[in-house]
Amino acid sequence: MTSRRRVRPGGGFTVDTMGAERGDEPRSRPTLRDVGRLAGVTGATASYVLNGRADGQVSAETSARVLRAAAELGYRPNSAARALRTRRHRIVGLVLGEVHHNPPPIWAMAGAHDEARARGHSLLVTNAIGTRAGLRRAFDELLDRQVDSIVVAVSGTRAVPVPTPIDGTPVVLVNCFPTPDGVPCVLPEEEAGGRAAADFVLAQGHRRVALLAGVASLWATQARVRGYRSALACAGLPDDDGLVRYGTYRMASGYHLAREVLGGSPPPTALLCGNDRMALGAYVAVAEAGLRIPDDVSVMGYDDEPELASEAVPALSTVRLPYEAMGQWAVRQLLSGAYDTLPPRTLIPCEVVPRDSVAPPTRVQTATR
Amino acid sequence: MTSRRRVRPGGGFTVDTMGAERGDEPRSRPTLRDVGRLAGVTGATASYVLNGRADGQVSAETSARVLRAAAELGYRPNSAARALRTRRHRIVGLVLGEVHHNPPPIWAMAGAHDEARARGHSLLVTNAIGTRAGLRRAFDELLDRQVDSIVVAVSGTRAVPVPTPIDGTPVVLVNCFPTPDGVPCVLPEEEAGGRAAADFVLAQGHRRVALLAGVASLWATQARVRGYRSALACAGLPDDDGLVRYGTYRMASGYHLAREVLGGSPPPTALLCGNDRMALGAYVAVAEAGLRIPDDVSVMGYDDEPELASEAVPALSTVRLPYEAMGQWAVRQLLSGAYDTLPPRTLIPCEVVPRDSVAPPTRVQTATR
DNA sequence: CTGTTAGCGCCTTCAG
DNA sequence: CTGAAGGCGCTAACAG
Repeated sequence: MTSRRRVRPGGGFTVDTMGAERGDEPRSRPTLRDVGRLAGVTGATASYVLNGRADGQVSAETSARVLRAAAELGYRPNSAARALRTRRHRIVGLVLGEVHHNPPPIWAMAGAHDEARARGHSLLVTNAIGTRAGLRRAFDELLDRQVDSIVVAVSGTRAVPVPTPIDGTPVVLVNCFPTPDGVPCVLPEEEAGGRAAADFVLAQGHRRVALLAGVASLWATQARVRGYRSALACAGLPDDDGLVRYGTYRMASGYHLAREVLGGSPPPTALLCGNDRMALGAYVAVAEAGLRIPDDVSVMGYDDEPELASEAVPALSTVRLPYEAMGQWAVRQLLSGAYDTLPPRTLIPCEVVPRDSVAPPTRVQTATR
Repeated sequence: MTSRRRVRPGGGFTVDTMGAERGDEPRSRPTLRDVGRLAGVTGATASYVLNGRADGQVSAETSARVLRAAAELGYRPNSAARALRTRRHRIVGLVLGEVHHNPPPIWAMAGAHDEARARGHSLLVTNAIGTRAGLRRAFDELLDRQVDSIVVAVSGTRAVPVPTPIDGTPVVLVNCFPTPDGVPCVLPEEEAGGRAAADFVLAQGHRRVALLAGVASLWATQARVRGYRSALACAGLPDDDGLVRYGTYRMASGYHLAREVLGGSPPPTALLCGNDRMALGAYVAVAEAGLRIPDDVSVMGYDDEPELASEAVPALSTVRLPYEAMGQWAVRQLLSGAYDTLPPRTLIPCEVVPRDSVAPPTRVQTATR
């Protein structure tokens, strides 16, 4: 076996068949070489054809033969070999915040998935517990797999400590921003969203509208509250602090806050909730108070959770958080080569989704407890 | 080395450039050879050490040097090269039912992810629209990537047409069963679950318990109803058809069914709902009827949706569907080598999660509408 | 227009 | 105990 001195100068031509022939393995997948053999050409030629790089290189009938052979054999390119050779794995890595509890990142995943697939990439998903170490682990897993790019999606808009180093792998953050700065992110235009919610209700004629906000310390919460206040101000309404309450973004919180606020006098005629779940809590409180939605009180949600807002009774008017769009956007930037020119922050608008829970105030409404 | 055309004969070391360089490649990753070089050994030796196969093969200090070198360089094995060589990609593919609308598969994903990671595998996720062609596409994507195994998770327990061929890749179905038979699946023990829910309420002393079931045609629905009926029968209660209603598994359905049933006379003292969302709908109907939970009516959910059941007001007693456990189980079977001996169907129990929405009936309850 | 060849980075006998 | 060598399946440069 001395032959394998690569090429002996002077050229002996010892095809070193061995490898391929001694096969007898159960039945390994057909390789490019197998396709070529069946079509009477080399593996290389088969590669050209199968990769569409055959224009004017390979004759039409040869191409056809190759294609037929590939189909017959059920040929599937070996992704590892291809990745090894091209240095592109065609995989985008997705880091999710705690999956079990938070639906939002899932919608971002849906968007990211569709965009990735459309561009011939696959999605490698990993779950990260909210700690810095958890994130590091998630990134390491992805980096070990040599994903070409990384998307991070969490639910509550917040600062995320992006691990370094990341081996030059491009990263985009969805619904969160990096600390320290350095990687681009997409965020919902929360302030405009809060403002849109308030405007929507104001436009129906409401004048006493309460804001049952979420967790006070969060960036998103504050932005929405700013939007709300600016809408009130523009409408020439007083800034009544009694009408703004902070909660936890959970159903129970919506329930309790709604009770409180409905007990005031005069009670508000519209409730703007921090998210859809709080709105659902408010639904129960309103019903318990003997009031009807939207006849006696209008209720507005936030998020537009699929299968939740649209199916409440009455269907919940809300503001759609563009998670899916953000996920899609992130992957598109990553794969389109636009990455290097991305601004530090990109804002995506939130649209009001009008449904049945908001209507004009009918008369002077009184809370009959 | 005279061969390589691009290498100038006699020449020193003109790295081949083109392919690699044109990528402007700033700094390619360190390879096993680099690690070896830095440690003063060959790549092969470094491989031994780094893969723990160095026992008695490589001296302790050599090992230490290698380890140090690897750390210093931030060495990460190239997964493609490894996969190519070992023919194991260490990836499990996950096919999800429509992600946007259905939370359940997500919990299965969480379980699958954790188990996979614990075994050094990664999760490649793909979304499949519910059609046969959609499934085929999803499988093809996974097969193209040469995942080592596949898990399919959908939300409504139903028959799934598993695409063939699958190149010998092992497949496990979560929360659904295959048509035609042939691949193993895991299902929740729905009948026992339905029975447990009824028993739980019966044990509190309820005698008129209504079942607000989901979609009548579904396997899971029917199994749960069977469980319910058997519980009633065992308790010596009549099988009153007026107390079983079918709906859609949506909130609105729970709301309307609850209204109907609450208007009957005498009204039931307990409501068993097809899922948590229907229970939430029932919450509103109950409140509107001027009744309180659990004082006047007990309500029981099904699923134990994270962040939903536990946060309702009052917290919803329910039956936990073991999605996460099923996802985990599936991956474990796939990766533990037990696959070949799996029975066609495996059932995982559903546990009652007692919370605050169920209590003993207090007195003769009257529905005051 | 088609075939040959040399690796991508890794693992694994096989020699020394 | 260590090093050399070959090849996994594919692509890209080149030769005929």
